[in-house]
Amino acid sequence: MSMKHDHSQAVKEVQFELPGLEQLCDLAGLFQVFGDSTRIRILFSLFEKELCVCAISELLGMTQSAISHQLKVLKDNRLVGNRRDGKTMIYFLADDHVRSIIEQGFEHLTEA
Amino acid sequence: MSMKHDHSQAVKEVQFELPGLEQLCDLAGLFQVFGDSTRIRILFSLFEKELCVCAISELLGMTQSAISHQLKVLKDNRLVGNRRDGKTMIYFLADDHVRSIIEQGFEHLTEA
DNA sequence: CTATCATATGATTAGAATTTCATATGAATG
DNA sequence: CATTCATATGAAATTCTAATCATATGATAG
Repeated sequence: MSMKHDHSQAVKEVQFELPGLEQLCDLAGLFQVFGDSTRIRILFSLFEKELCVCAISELLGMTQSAISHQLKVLKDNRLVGNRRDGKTMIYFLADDHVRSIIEQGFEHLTEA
Repeated sequence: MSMKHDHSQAVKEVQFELPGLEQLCDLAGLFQVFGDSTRIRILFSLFEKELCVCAISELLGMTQSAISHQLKVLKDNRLVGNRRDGKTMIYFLADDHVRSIIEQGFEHLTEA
C-alpha cells in the first residue's frame, strides 16, 4: 500500500480529471447489467421484435421465473420497457442507446 | 415453462437472427469486465496517462494486491497493456475501443 | 549475493448475484 | 365467481466474485 518512489504529481493530476466516485459506480452498475449472458440474450432477442415473457423463455430454453427476474433487472435499469396485452406482458427495447452500447462491445470482440 | 398460447412463429424468426450462444457469452463476459467499480476507476485513471500499479492503488485508496488482481483481469481481456520499467510495471489502455465503449455507457447515464 | 522495493499470485473469506421452487397477483373466460 | 393462463415475486440455495492475507517472483542497489 505504501511506496518509496514518488508519483504524487501523477496521482494529483489524474485525480483532478477523474469523475466522482458515485458517477463511476453508476457506470459500472450499468455495464454490470449487460454483463450477464441471460440478459444479453434477452436484449438481442428484443433487437428483432418485441416479445412476451413466455416467448423469451421458450427462445432461450429457460424457466419463466428466471426470465421474469432478469426482465425486472433490465426494466429497473431502463433498458427495456413493457406493456400489457390482455394476459400477456410485452417487452421491448427502451431506446437505441442499448443497441449502440452492445454494438460497440461486439466490435471489440470481432476485431481483436 | 410450457405455454398455451402460440408464438412459435415469433420464436423461430428471432432464433434465426440470434447470434450463437458462445458469441453472446463472450460479449456478456466483456461487459462484465466493465461492470465493476474498481476496474472502471482503473480504466478512467488510464484515460489520462499511463500509470504504475503503485500510483493506481494510491489514487484509488486500495491495496496493491486488489489492484494487481483487477489489472490482471483487465489485461487478460486485452483492455490494458503493460511494460516493465525497472522495478515498476507501467499499465496503459490497450486501444481506443475501450474509450468508445465507456463513453457510450456514460451517455446513457447522463441523458436519462 | 543479500536486502529492499515493486508487483504478482494462490488460497481463503465475505459478500453478491442468479437460478430454482413455491406461491401470489392479475386478467380473461365460461 | 371459480378456473385457468401469464407473469411476478419472495426466500432459499447454489454459484461467482472481489478483497484480504500471506507469500512468491523479479529487478535493482549496495
